[in-house]
Amino acid sequence: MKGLGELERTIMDILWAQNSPLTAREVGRLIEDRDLAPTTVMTVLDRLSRKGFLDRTRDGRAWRYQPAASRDAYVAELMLEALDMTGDRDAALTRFARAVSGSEAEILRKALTELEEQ
Amino acid sequence: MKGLGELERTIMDILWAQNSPLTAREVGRLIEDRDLAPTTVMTVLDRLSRKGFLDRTRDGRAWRYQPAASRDAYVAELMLEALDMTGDRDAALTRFARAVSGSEAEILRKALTELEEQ
DNA sequence: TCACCTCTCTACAGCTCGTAGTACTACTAC
DNA sequence: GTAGTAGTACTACGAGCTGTAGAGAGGTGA
Repeated sequence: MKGLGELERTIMDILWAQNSPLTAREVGRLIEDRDLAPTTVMTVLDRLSRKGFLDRTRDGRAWRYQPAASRDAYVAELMLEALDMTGDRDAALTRFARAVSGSEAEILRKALTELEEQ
Repeated sequence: MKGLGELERTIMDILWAQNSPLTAREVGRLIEDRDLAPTTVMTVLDRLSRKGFLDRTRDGRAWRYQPAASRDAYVAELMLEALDMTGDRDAALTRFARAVSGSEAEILRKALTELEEQ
């Protein structure tokens, strides 16, 4: 998996926040601060779908884009990828566990407990 | 934090595997498959220390390089950074917990238990 | 028919990374 | 003391990625 650029991530964030597929125009309208040319948005959407981050379906002449995976899945995959980098996964995991905040440790613990019960 | 290129990571791996600081020449000797010019290695070491991944100290006229942080710390930081990307950390953590293998879940559980006990 | 929307293709500049040459300085062995 | 070696700093260049957008073509509604 590759990382994303800033604009790419802005656009992914918009699409992740939505629960229905959007057209390039709609995405463009939701990017506020920047005044981007419509083709810019289209180009980035196109690149994102080429990279597999977005799926797109026809809607008349336009494409409608939606995330290929949830943000959580993406984040979890990034985390696993980072973990794959190390020779010593245990040490990295231990360190990670120590670094998350208390409430997050709680979440992890819960998820792990549920795992165990299955 | 930024990602690392391929050669950069190869070099970091070499230095992480070492327990004493190395000179550019020594690092170069440890990169086998590729036949790199000495200056190439020096350039990359220089860039890595600029980026904060390496510390360097003088040894005569040469520099000796060593990782600024352990690989585990680096990996854990990457994981936290990924986690920061999401709006819903809990969901991402839960998904992550479900994705790690059984033995790793065990490690995590243990680390979290130790945390709790402190 | 004209204005507009949307698409695809192409382009370009800035940055990062792999790769290395050049020019200079200091040590080492004859 | 001179030639080779090792090391540094500086500079460079091409490839690939990303942000940005224009040009051109083909529909579509007024």
